Amino acid sequence: MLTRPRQYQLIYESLKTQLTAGVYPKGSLLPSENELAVQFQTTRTTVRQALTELVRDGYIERQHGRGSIVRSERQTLGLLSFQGFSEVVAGGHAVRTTFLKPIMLQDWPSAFVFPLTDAERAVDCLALERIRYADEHPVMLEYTFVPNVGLDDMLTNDLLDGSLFRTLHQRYQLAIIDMQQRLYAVGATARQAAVFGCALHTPLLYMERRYLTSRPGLHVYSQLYCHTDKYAISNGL
Amino acid sequence: MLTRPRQYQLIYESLKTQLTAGVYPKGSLLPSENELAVQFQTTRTTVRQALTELVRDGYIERQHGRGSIVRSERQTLGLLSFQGFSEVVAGGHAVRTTFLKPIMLQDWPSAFVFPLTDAERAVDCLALERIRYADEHPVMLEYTFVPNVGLDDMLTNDLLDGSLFRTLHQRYQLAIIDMQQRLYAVGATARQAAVFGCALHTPLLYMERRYLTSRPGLHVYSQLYCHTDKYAISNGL
DNA sequence: CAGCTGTACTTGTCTAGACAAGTTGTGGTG
DNA sequence: CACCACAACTTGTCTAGACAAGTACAGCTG
Repeated sequence: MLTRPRQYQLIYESLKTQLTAGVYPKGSLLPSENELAVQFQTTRTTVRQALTELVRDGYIERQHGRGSIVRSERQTLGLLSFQGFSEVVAGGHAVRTTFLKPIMLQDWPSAFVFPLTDAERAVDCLALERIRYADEHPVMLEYTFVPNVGLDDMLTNDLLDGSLFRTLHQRYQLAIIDMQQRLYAVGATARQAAVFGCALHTPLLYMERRYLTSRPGLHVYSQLYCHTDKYAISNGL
Repeated sequence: MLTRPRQYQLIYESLKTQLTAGVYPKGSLLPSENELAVQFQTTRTTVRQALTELVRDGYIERQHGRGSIVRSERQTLGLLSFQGFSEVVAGGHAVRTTFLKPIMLQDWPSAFVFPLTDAERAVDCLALERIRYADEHPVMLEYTFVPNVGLDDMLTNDLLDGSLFRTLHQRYQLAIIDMQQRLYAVGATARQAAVFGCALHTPLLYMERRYLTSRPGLHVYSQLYCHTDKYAISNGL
């Protein structure tokens, strides 16, 4: 199953590493395709294949006649770019998370907003209630549910770097591979108004999310409320 | 400005036409790359470039050692999948769009919410104000701004299938390749309340979007308000 | 100085091959 | 019949070039 990495993948990884390390400043030009071909001892075609993937993943843009332009120095693109809290809040803010309650083992909520698979219904679930802060302002109230497939020791161990996804990936080999969501605008309830320190009925962004994991039929579920008065929810803007 | 279509684009269009016309049943195999190369009097490399675009746009899948598999007969896959109104509203609803005003040529709004590139500031813009309906309920109010790079005849011609993106792509070779957005929850103004037939201050989802096009430095901009009481905004859920 | 022109760069498109690696069916072997 | 090996396909990766087309800049021209 282990295939040896292709040449264009090596070039892709090499450039990606340099890009995420900030070797090339945002807006600057990468070495030209011919230079890269010499540098990696290959042909322009192969270099172009690597560059095309970097474009697809949002690391660079290309401009005919000019060169390949570095799009951003962001550290954590890729898989988590569709979620990671620190990514979602427009960049450069001090980010913090607190737990409203400790992680708990419980039954799935009755009338859960998502349909569960048989494998999920068969086990109980871990419930997380977290508040996310940006620059010490509460901006997100998040309820997360994870099917308890041998995750009992998450009750006692802290999350790796405070990140649920990183913990699931590194300690339990459960990678998040895709996300689906529904978006709504709702008015703040008394509880949410208290959390965010805003008036009752203040418009909030409400999201229902289902994360697909590397284990088929296994999902992570989230319901989140966002107070967007000070901070927008953005992707790459 | 009109560039003659490239060979791989001709192949792409030819195959796409056949695919949307249902020449190849869903799940069947396309002719092999070698066969297509002979058929189009070109090399495998060029055929592969066309096929790669068809994969990107969701028309086909490829399987190593087997062939190129037809994914579906649907008319509007791919490019529009990250936005296309009919895609965004959870499936199976009758969708309709009306114009609040005819398409107009105007100056960019002063204090535009997006920073413009020099190329964009140099031209005026096409402004669209549209209401989107699902099952005859108004669910979206959309303001769209397109830099007028030789698009004057859009003022007199109708949109292809009512789709702005398809029109830009097919008539002006301006493909949408990526989208960035900011999300907010806001309270309805009097105007929005009138459009949606809801109470003042009803929570609405507000999005600011920038679409990257195949022409560098050229974007399409949208501001949209969504009434989410009856219909959520979703992706693949 | 403003504007144009040519040149040296860049990426985009394309040719004509080669070999690697995955899939499928045929035919032989136990 | 079940199983395996092999041949004939497929797509994936890669080489080594060519020319087209867009960009940037130096230097000339009015």
